[in-house]
Amino acid sequence: MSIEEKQKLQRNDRVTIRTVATHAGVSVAAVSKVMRNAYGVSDALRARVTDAIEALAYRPSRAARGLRGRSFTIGVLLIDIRNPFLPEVIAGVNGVLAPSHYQAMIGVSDARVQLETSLIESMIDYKMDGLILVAPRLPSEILAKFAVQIPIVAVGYHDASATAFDTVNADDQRGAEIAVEALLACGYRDIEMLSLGERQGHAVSVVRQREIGFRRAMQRGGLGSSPAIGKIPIASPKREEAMRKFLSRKDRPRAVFCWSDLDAITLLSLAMEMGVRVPEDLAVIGYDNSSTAALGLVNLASIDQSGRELGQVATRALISRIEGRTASEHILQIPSLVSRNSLTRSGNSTDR
Amino acid sequence: MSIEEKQKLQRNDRVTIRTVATHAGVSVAAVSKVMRNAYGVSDALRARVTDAIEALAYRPSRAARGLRGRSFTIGVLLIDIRNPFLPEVIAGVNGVLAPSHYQAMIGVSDARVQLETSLIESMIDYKMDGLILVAPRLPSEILAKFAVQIPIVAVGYHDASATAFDTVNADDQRGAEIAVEALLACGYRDIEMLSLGERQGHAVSVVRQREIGFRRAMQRGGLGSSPAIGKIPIASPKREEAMRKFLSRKDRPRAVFCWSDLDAITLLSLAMEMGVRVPEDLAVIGYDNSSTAALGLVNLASIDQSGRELGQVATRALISRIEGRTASEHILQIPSLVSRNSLTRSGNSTDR
DNA sequence: CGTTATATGGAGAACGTTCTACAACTCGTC
DNA sequence: GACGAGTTGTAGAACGTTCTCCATATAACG
Repeated sequence: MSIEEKQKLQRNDRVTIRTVATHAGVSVAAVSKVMRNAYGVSDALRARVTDAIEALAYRPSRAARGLRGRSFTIGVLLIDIRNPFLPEVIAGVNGVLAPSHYQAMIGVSDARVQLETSLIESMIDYKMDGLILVAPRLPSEILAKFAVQIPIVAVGYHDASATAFDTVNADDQRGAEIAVEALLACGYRDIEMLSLGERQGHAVSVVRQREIGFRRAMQRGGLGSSPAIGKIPIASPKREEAMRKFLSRKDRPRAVFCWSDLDAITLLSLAMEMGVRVPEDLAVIGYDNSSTAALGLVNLASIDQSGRELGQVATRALISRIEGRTASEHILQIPSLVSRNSLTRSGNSTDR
Repeated sequence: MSIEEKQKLQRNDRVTIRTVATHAGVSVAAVSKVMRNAYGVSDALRARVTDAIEALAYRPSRAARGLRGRSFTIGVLLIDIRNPFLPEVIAGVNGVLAPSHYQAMIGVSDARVQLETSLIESMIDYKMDGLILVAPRLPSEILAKFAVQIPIVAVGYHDASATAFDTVNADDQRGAEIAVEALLACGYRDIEMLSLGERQGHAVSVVRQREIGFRRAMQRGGLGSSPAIGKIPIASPKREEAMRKFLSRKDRPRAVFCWSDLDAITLLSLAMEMGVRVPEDLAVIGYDNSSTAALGLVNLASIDQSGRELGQVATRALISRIEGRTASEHILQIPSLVSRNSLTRSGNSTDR
C-alpha cells in the first residue's frame, strides 16, 4: 500500500500537499490548515509542517486552490495599455498588494466590449478573489450581474448609484471645472473643449463627466448655455487631421481644454508645426498630468488625478470587500491643477 | 431525496459540464469530448451538445481545466509597464491571440527578481500553457529550470545558446551600430553613449548588447579602443541630476546615443532648459522609436525595433512550442533607423 | 449466421486543494 | 468518576474538468 503510494509520488515530480503531509508525518488536512492559518493547530504541528514546506520547497497549486476555495489572485482589467495614466494605476495596485499574499493578474481589453466580457468571465472562471476594472465599457447592469459572482471595484467609472460593486474615481466633473476656472482666471473667455470622439458611450465614462463639468463651469462663468465641445477621433490618421482642422479654423478659440494629455500633447506638437504659438495664440490645458506633460520641452498644464492613488484606494476597497463588506462604497478623489507654460507664460510648475 | 438536493445545489450555482450533459441527455465525457473536439463524436451528438452549451451559456471553468489539462491561457511577464515599448509588445501578443482560443494574462515584475520569480511560479501553478517573458532579469540557468515545467519564449533576452527555451529579439548590437553609423555619416566624431546605470546585470540584457554594438561600431570607425559609455541611474531625481551633469560638462561630446527614448527625451528636454541646442550643439539619437519621439515637438531620431512585431513573432513561436516543438528557436529581427531633427536639421522622418 | 473490426458513447479515476464533520484527548467541575 | 467544554488532529467528500479504458452498436466479411 504505502509502497505503491511512494512509487506514485516518486514518479510524479510535483511536490503536492500530500508530499508535504507524508514528509511531516501529518494529515493532508493539517497541512492545509497551517497554510491557511486556520483555527486549531498547535505550535508543534505548525513547526513540523512549515519545516516540511521549506525542505520540499512546496508551492500550492493555484489551479487546485481556485477549484475549491480562494486563489489569492486579483484580476485587473485595463481598457488600454497605451494611455500612460494606466500604468500608474497598476503601480498603485501592485504597491498595496506587494506585502500581502495576493497577486495581480492583468488583462487588456483594447476597448473592445467583446474582449472585455470574455476577460472578466475568464477571471471569474479562474476563481480569482476579486476584480479591479479600470474604465470598463460595459453597462452598469452587466457589471452588477458579474458582481454577484465576484467582488468588483470599478475605477474611472462614474456610477455612484451602483449597489453591487464599488467605484473609485477622481472627480472628473470637478477636474474639468478646475481647468475652466484656471483658463478664466488667466483672462481667456473664448474657450472650447476637445473631447473624445466615437461613442465612448455611457454617461459613466470619465470623458462624459469631464464634458459635464466643462459645461457647468462655462455656464457658471456666463459663457453661453451650450459651450462648444469638439470631438477628436481616437485613431490615426483621422485624429491628427481633426486637430489640424481645428488649429487652422478662422474662428479658433483662444483657449482649449483637452480631455487627455494624450490629445493635448499631440495638439501642442501640431500647433508648433503649424506656427500657432502656445500660449500666446492658443492656451492649452490637458488632463492626467502625465510624465510627458511635465517635460520642459512640452510644458503642458494639466489636471492631476493621481493614478497611483486611485489604484491604491481601489485595491484596499477590493480587499475589504473580499473580506466580507457588502455595502457598496463610492470614493471620489479631488483632482488638482498643475500650472505650466501652455496655460500662461509665467505658469511655473506647482508640482509637489 | 439526494437527487433532488443535488439538482438544487446545481441550480443554485453555476452551469457546469454536468448541467450541460443533463440538458443534452448525454454523458459528461461526451460533452468534454465535443469541447476539446476529440476523436469519436458523431455529428448528431456534437449538434446536441453545442445546442445545449449555447442554450445554457455554458463556460468551462478555467480553474478546473488547469487542474487536469490545458488552461488555454498564456502568461506574459513584463519587467516594467512604464516603458512605452512594452505596450507595443502586448499589442502584438494580443493581436495574434485574438482569433485563437488562447487568452493572455499579464504580470508586472517591476524589475524585481523576487517578484519575477514568484509571478513565474504562479503562472506555472495556474497551469498556464506557456509563458512569454519580456526582458526577464533571471539568469539563464534558472529560466532553463522553469522551461522544463512550461514552454517559455523570452523576448529582449539575448541568449542564443539556450536550448530549453526560445528567444525573440531585435538585434540590439546591430541597432547600436546603425545609430553610430548614422552619427558618423553626419560627420560627428566625438560620440558618447548614455547607457543604463544600476546592475542591469547579465550580458543577455538588451542594454549590454547595445553597449557591445556601440563599442564595435566606434572601433570600426577608428574612434578609439574603449569609447566612453556614461551610466544614467534609472530613478528620479538622480537620473535628471546625472543628465544635467552630462550636459554641463566642459568636454561634453558632440553627439550622444541613448539606450532608450525614455532617457533621450528627458535629455532633449533638459538640454532645451539649459540652452544646449539640438542638434547644433549636441546631436541625440534614441532607441525604440516611441510615439513620443515621433512628435514634432520632440523630433527625436531613434532606432526602430517594432515591439508589436516582436510580440507577434514570440506568440507564434510559443504556440508552436506548446503544440509540440522541442528544438529551440532563436529569432533575430533587424532594427532600422528613423532619422529626425535631433540627428541633423534636415533629418526628415523616414517613417513608413 | 458467426466473427471480427470499427465507430461511437459512457463510467469513473485522477488532478491538488479546501473544508465540514467528527474522533480523540485533556481538563475542570460537580 | 461521569460529564461537559475546549482543543487538536484526521478522514473524506467536494470542486469541475480531462482522459483512459470499456461497453455497445453497427458494419464488413468469410
